[in-house]
Amino acid sequence: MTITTTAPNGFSFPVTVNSHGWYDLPPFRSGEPYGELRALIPLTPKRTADVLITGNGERIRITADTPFALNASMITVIRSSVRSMLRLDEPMEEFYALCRSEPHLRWVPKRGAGRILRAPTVFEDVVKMLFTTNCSWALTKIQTTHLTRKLGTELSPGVFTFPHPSAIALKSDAWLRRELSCGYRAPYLLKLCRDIDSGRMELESLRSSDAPTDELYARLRSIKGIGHYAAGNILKLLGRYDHLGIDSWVRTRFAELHRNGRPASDAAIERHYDRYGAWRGLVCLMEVTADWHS
DNA sequence: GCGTCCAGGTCTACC
DNA sequence: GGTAGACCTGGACGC
Repeated sequence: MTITTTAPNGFSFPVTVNSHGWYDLPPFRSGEPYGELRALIPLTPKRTADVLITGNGERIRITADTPFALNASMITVIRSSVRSMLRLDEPMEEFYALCRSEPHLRWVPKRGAGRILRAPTVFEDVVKMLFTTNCSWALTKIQTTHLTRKLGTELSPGVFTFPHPSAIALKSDAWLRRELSCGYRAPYLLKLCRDIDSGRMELESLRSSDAPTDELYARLRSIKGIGHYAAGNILKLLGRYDHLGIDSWVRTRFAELHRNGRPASDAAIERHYDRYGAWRGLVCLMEVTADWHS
């Protein structure tokens, strides 16, 4: 079945897919030139849609491949999930106006950048962000791949769903450590999943929360294993851009772009972006990833 | 092939 | 409040 939806004026599908590394982590599947994105969208606790998303200007096409008939509510879920993942309903005009006032950021609205790909659920985003901490991208991919292959459901050969927290909560610390290669992150993942499974923790409402960013930041920091970097970047996936989420990549690129290669302290990096106010995290991300889209 | 070193964030204990 | 050290893995490097 094919479902269509419209994107805002100037939207770029490839730039959004390549906004950061998420497209490269399962269940997402994509790659250069980022003209299509495959994703799995949970419809009900037992049913998932495998979708192929393509974008041509302001027209987004979703081809759903399911062994069951899609009813109207499932189609609504698929459409709204794709809109959420591609950030199609986020107001960008204020940010684009800021970019137009800065010569080095004028490329952002011209290329339709600034929308950051996110997973269908906050839980998936948080777990993946935990898997990016203190390790190489190769290890992030290994951990995510093992998690989906060993605890997800196989929809078709080689295509596994992202597991539900309850499936992870049943496992032991030692099992996760051994089978996922996630090392000391295992107890953090286990606690998160058990807290969600028992109802002590709830993440999905964060995307629609009206709470101040500092409150959301504090909630994210209360999750063991989610520190300053991870919380700052999860906030970006929630549509809040006033934290930078500084990591080694940002430090390296900032030094190259603004210090002629000399390292700068995190405090100096923070001060540099202060003038961009609530958009500082997105400005920082645009600067350090600009060459991905050139 | 094996051993060693290093990079990558977060937590905790300690000052 | 700031800091040192531990945590764990994959990859690079030297032998």
